[in-house]
Amino acid sequence: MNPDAIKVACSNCSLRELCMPVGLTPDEQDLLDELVANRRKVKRGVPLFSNGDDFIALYAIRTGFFKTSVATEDGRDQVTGFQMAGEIVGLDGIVGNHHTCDAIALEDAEVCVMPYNRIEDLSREVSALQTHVHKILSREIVREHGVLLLLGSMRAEERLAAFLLNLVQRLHARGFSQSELVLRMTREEIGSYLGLKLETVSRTFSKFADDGIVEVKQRHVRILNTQALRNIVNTPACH
Amino acid sequence: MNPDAIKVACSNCSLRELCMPVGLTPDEQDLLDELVANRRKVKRGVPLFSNGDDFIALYAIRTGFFKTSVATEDGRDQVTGFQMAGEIVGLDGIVGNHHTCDAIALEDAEVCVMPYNRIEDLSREVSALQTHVHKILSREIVREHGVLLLLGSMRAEERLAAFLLNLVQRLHARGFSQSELVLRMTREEIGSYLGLKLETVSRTFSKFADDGIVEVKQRHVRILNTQALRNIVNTPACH
DNA sequence: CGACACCTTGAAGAGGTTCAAGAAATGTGG
DNA sequence: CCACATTTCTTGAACCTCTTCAAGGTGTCG
Repeated sequence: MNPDAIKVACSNCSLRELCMPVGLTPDEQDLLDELVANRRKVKRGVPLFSNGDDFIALYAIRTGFFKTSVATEDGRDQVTGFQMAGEIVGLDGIVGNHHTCDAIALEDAEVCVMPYNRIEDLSREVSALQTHVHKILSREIVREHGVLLLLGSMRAEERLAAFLLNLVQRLHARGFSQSELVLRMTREEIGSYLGLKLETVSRTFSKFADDGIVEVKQRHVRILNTQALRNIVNTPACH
Repeated sequence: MNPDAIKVACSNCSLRELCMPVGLTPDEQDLLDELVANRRKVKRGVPLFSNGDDFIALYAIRTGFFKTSVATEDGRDQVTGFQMAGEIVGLDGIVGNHHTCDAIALEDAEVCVMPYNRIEDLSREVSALQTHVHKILSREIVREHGVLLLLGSMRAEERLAAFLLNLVQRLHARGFSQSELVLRMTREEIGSYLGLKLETVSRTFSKFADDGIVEVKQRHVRILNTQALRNIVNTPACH
């Protein structure tokens, strides 16, 4: 028996409140339990989808950790985000019916496959889902605004501080520590996301460690002084 | 008689194909003619909406030119985009029911006000509108991916070249010249958008002019060699 | 016509990159 | 389970791009 064929129902899922609208009637809940077609496992390093792939579904991350990235013709690429449990990927595919970025698992992962035509059909019946889909799309736009601000106006230390605060805040919302985290991505991937070279990321980590703000041991990071990180983000320049 | 009260109908609007779904039945077209509540004029320098404003509508630009920008607590701000006729602004407001950026007219402008609750209601009836709204949101996400790539991995000359090519391409799609344009924004606003200082923008314009790629006279720009601009964008570094 | 905003250009300086080497962790195959 | 190859990370030193500071020029609007 294929484990992917096991009936999946959002109503029983612990991540429901991250992925799905809340306050549904039982009837609506039954309808939405038809939304997820199946689950799909993605091994570390493997793309969930790639630039150019046909767009057929959005994916809700159940477990694991992804990065999304876009590329130029001449081979440079830019990490556009890191996604964790409860977050939705694939939104880039709606406009042109094919994906325009890569989504790659940074650790073994499992996603819920939500075929886009089901989303459209159910959205017309369940207005809470319609609103929810709009909000997910809008949230991604607002998130990217934040990244633009980071890339356009912050210096290296501010970028890394903002990155750490954002990660730990999202992890905390999922029940993890407020002060300790394990990075699932390399220095190079962090650098790509933050518009820095990997050496700069490494140096900035070392500086934070020297200043007693964090403890860094490879990918294990412990935040010793959250307020100091916040101050770094809110301080335009040193002089 | 208040000119704002004149009945507006998308079916007669020359920008219809930029704002609205195509291939509607006459019945659907009639329904969608109820979408725009009214039009609103916005004087140069005046915000269409501001960070913190209640979100009530999306706006389709009829005439004029806007910038959108986000701000940090400590007063820095970042231009997130420039919008022209046929483009939709206000998408940032959906997720939290209030706007998180400013949209400011860079020249006297007029917009069509599309109350969000009407959009939701009509989207459930007219599936072409539903798809269209999703595509508009997704398009904005993909657009921002491009800006992330620009900010994260390009040098000053590449950024400005990409900016000019993008602007002229969008203007051309609206019937303007492929090679000539009038910038509606200051060097500082361009710089904010591109993650550069205004002096760098000015110097880079001068360099392009020296190289015979463009003619620049204040805000009037004539592109003399489009291919050279394309080559600049696709050349990672000089060595 | 005068005040103000905007743009250009120069020179010095800083932040981040590049290049390079070595150390630490991770994975692989015997 | 260990030896070895590979990837990842750290650190130093020189360099370069962009910024900062400054001054003067140009255009625009009341």
